[in-house]
Amino acid sequence: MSKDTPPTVPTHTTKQRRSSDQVTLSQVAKAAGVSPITASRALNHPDKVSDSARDSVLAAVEKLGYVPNLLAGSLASSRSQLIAVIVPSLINTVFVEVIQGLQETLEAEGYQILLGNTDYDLDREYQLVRTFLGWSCSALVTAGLRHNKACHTLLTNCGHPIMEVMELGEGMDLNVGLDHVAAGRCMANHLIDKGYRHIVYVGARLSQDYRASMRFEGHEAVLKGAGLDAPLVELDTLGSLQAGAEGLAQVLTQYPDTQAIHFANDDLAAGALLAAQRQGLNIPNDIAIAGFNGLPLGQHLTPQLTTILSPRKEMGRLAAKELIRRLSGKNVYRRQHDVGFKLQLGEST
Amino acid sequence: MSKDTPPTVPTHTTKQRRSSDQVTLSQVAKAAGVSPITASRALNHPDKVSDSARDSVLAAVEKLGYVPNLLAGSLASSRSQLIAVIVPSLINTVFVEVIQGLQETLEAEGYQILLGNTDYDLDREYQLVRTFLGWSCSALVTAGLRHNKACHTLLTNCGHPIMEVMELGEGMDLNVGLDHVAAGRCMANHLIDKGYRHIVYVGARLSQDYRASMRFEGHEAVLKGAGLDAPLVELDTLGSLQAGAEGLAQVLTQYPDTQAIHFANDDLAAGALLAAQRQGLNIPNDIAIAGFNGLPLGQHLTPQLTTILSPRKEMGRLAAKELIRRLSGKNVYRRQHDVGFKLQLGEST
DNA sequence: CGCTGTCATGATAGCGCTACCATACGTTTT
DNA sequence: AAAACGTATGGTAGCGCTATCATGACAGCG
Repeated sequence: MSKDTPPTVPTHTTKQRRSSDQVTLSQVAKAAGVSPITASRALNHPDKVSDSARDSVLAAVEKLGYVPNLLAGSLASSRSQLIAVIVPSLINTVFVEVIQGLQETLEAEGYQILLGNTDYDLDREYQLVRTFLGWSCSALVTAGLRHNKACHTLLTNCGHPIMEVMELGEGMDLNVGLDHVAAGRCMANHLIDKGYRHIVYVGARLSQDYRASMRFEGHEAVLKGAGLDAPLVELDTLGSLQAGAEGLAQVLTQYPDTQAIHFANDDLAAGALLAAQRQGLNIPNDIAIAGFNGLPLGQHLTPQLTTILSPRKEMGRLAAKELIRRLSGKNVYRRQHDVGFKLQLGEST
Repeated sequence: MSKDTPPTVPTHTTKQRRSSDQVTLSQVAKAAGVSPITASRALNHPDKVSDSARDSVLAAVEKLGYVPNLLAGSLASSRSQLIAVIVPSLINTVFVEVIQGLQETLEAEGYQILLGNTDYDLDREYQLVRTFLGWSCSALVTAGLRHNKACHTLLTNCGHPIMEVMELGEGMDLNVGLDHVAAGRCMANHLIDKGYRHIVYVGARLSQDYRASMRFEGHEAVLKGAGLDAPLVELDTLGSLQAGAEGLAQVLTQYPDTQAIHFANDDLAAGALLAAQRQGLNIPNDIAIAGFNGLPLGQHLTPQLTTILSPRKEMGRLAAKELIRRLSGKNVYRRQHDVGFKLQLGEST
């Protein structure tokens, strides 16, 4: 069926489309008496147009209340000012603080954060990554070094900078974090130094919070090295004050001669500390308690909580800076950044 | 300058553009043996194509590893699956919990959250709104009913659903929140019922956290109504445990005969409670302490903190549901939703 | 058997912006 | 003086997708 007769009238009644009343750059350009492309340059590369052109464009923008369509701009230039941030949870303050650090630094550079929450589900992470790549994010930040196969492939091939935060290690691209195994060792050493011999590690959902289990690895290695047992109590509820109280109860039942408990984080530790006090136990004489993270709460308890301070906000800031550096084309010498940690001695051990 | 000579050779060497190796829908369509538009329909309106077409498109998507370009799709359809969420702070857990509620509901419906943080700066809010509108967000969620003039104008005219959360009142469009004045009254009544007569309200940065000052209004009205003074202590640091401790100290100095302190939130209250205990004060006998929010921490302290429980996550969920309902074209009967609050009696009053 | 009404599919024309080239003009170099 | 360069500006053609309209096929109806 060869069509030899062209459509008599090409329907050139301008196939009208939804007329999104939005003010466009062309309208601004017309009002300013320049071409659209000059208007575009006046806004995005101000140094590439004459002062007079720039001024009249800016005046027109103001007058018409022009709001740039970022969608169109990003599509045309195939780069967006979006940066995806994927975290496993928002309940855990730790991630929120990292996000804060990222946000304050990125927003100052004109980037927007696209936030995703995996709920500790790696398949969900993969889905989020797909979606975010669909938004042509300039970069992706994700918590942790563990991903599922598909996600890993997608990320390594997407061509955008990838920043893996929280834990130190060989990542796909950029990495900012701390050594959790070392942190576990550090606290275990401290407890042994203090003379404790019966030490239990308490964590919650370690398969999900695998960084906590890395800390346990370090802890275990030190204890074993000192010829001690390294019992582990794993709770099924997520880290919280409540879970900490339960952890304490479980330890007291299962290991009655425990002298010290090394909790996977400060929430658990604080919950246990408060519960212990409610029960009339003396800390650290009856039982010593240690945490991880260095949340402010620990410093306001009596006794103050012994913990390990992790520079969370700083981690976010540093990650953001490194990303910005990479995105602005500069070479990034160090792909891996150790933000370190610090033993914070309290009275609870 | 009439151009009568067309460009000799129209440079039709296909003005090649950056060839973003990305797999496009056209490629998928070709692989599936259908037209691009059918491929588009197969993905976005699966019920509008035949089963066979749909299957071959999906197979091609899988085979080529196609990731839809959401930018292009949104531009073409002038609607995005983005929803902007603007909060004044992430340090305050309260907002994070609202975000959680929003996120779990919105993500389930395929929406993405674009997060903005104003740092309690209304001009910053305006900037964020501008940016977000540039992304063609389908809707905007913002914390609070107070905005600056420009922001208000922009929001009311943007044509997208606006959801104002946290506080109840006459908003621009949709509203989910609670009555903070009533909450302040509620706690004040409780304290009076308990027999306290010298009651101080302690808040932090009330000009920023104006919801706390609304609670003070309610508090003050009740106290004045009972013929009592309603002194206010305002701290300059943001709400935190540390600030709470300082608030306590300030109250003890300025109003030595204070019997009860009504704190603007649980962080302050908990900080004060812990500090008081450290100083050997008995709560509530020496001094009673009340908070607001119903954070878990309060329930784990001894004595348990008397507070007002605000349904934060629920607020986020409800806001999300209402938005989705509106976005799916359904009529929204109630533009205003009161999520209420609940006096949570502890042992601290 | 024509008429109308679905249904599946496709051709076309944008969405609003910017990359890419081309042009015009003034300034410097040889 | 001619050539080479730099700067400000504009025309054109897309970025990848979808709204709109048009088409052809087939069913139901009098």
